[in-house]
Amino acid sequence: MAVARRGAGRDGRPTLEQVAARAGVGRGTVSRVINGSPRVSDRTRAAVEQAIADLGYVPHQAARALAANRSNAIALVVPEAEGRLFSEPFFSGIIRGVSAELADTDIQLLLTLIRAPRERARFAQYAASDRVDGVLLVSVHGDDPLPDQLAEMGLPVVMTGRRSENEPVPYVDCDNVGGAQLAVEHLLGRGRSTVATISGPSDMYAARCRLEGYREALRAAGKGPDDELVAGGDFTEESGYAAMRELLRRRPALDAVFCASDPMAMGARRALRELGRSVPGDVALVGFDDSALARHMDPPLTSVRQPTEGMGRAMTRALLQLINEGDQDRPHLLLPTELVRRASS
Amino acid sequence: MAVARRGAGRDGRPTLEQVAARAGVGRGTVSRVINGSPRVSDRTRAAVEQAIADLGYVPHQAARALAANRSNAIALVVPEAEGRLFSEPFFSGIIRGVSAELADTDIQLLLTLIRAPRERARFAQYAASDRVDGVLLVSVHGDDPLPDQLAEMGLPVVMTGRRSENEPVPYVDCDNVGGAQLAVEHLLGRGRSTVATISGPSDMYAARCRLEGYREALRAAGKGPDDELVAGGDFTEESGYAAMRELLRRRPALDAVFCASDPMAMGARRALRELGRSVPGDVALVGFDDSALARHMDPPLTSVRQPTEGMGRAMTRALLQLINEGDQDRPHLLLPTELVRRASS
DNA sequence: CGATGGTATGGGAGCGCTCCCAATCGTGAT
DNA sequence: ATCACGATTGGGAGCGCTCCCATACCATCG
Repeated sequence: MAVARRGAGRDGRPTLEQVAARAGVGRGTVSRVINGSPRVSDRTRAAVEQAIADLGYVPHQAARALAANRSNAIALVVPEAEGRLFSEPFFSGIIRGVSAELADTDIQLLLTLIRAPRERARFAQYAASDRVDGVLLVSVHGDDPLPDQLAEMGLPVVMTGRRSENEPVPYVDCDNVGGAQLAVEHLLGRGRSTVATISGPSDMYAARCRLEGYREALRAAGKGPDDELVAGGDFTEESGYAAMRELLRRRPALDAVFCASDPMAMGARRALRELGRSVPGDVALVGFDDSALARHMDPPLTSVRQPTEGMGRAMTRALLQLINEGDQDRPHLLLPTELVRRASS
Repeated sequence: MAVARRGAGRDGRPTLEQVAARAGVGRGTVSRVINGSPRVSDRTRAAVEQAIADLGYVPHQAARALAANRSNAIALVVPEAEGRLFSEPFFSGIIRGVSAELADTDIQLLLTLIRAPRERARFAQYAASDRVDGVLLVSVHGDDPLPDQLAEMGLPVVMTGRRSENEPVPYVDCDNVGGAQLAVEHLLGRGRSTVATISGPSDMYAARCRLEGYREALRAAGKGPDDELVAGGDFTEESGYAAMRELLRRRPALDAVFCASDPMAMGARRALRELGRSVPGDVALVGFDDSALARHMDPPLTSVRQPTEGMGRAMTRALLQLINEGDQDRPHLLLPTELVRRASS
């Protein structure tokens, strides 16, 4: 190394060594200050901090990562199928939450969209090779093996949502059962007597939970189960439309419908309008997710809101804890949902 | 170093050195193979590739970054104010485009939401300190100094949208002028004679472009400028509502409105309904952005679509080129917009 | 047949940082 | 005054990789 450049970073930025020289201490001491070690005297710490400020020193990430064997980065993995759903407030909220929680750490957020299945394998290998300290998994499907793969590789993982009743992998979920109950109780509270539901695909745990919440609320109100009031959908608008027509065929007198997703509520409304039913006059409607759609429907749709930003924050906190303290206890968090009341009910 | 661990990574993963040993070559040769150098004989290359496959070797990012002085990562920076707009298809598209373009490189995507102004400064310093090879900037405001700061630091930067007519920083934008023209031509083509517009905030370049496109289309159709047909909004629904009322007050006989944003079109439609005008019977409506809103409006809204995914790809390609080839030529790309026809016009 | 010029290849020297051990310096106890 | 011991501190040894120089080899040329 040329003597002239001694201690200077390749692109002119100061290095730890330069800071040490300026503060009149050794490299180790500067490193201790940077990493907040208590084993530094106040005098020395102040001198080092001054030198850091003077030089505008910023630690070199890659060097730290290499030496300390941790990357200071976590990945947020989103299946591409859901990439489109990015437009939903769900992802927006999650990302904001994650980002907020990361804001005063020096941890980076890596965003990874996974498209083809083969990219999953690639990602697993990739993630495990020292590139990230942990992984946040969004909207995992019931049969997705990725969470387990990563967990087996010893990589800390937290997901949003569960794949089933007893999910082994740490997760943060919203209280789908409670949310559905909230919706149905609200409908009953408004004097509706015949509350139907359009449920989501039964291979999705969240959909099953919402249906369970619906049933539970009716049971609590002393109403027996009535399968004629349950129509299955797949969360899409089209399925909501079809389900609504089916429900009206079966029970023309129903006066309220809890839809397990906003798009299905949208479809239901279309069907209701076509069949001459007014909302909320004849039939009250409640959706789930409180998407942009809900706010702009006519009439605006009452909907169950998930605390998406809070979920993002919670996931991140949980992941950081797993990273720092190992997985003695695998967090399973359930965050409360909230009913946003609008004109449709 | 303990002899037993010679050549093995700290967490048991194979290192370049192990691969070299297995393939019976030197470190340099393996490195050359990995980096696609042509200076390797076919025989040797095959042997090395075999060893890599056998061992499941994956290069250690941090080590590469440190040694090669580049991070193999780019940052996508989103001002938090727009964080909420994440829910719009715009970001969704951009992210998908960026991600797609990055898919077969080994470059990471770092997502950074910037909230407070002080975070901007922090990010600038941060970005410049060897952590990212380049920056993608989304929806920059007219007076935002960040792009220039980064550019001055010698960091490759590409943004979406321009801040003004002659933007010095490389950018990818959609053809706002052309999109507006498309919309107005469409309206005229449908036999509308009195086409008004609700424009966006005049301190946003994109808004000015859309207004210019509107004027240009009318001029091309032989219609003189008529300021009474132009009402100002700020892209929000409320402003669209107010502007629509104002327009109807001025020119009760207008039969078409080009709105510079979908939410404004939403507001306009509300005003029209309140005043007893039907859409598209009495007044045809066209929006801009083709958001989820547009698809679900009643009637569904004709809207100008930006090629968001294409913009994401283009930005990424441009940035990678800047990174690899320096900024001899600063790319200024304009991508075409498209009119999505629906029932509102 | 030695000189010349490529082409492949090996491996030393770092990149900037963390870890950790050894050295130094008090300070209170003996 | 001597000794033990904890608190600070300095700096060697790497982390896994890329760069680049030196070496080895081979074919061509005068």
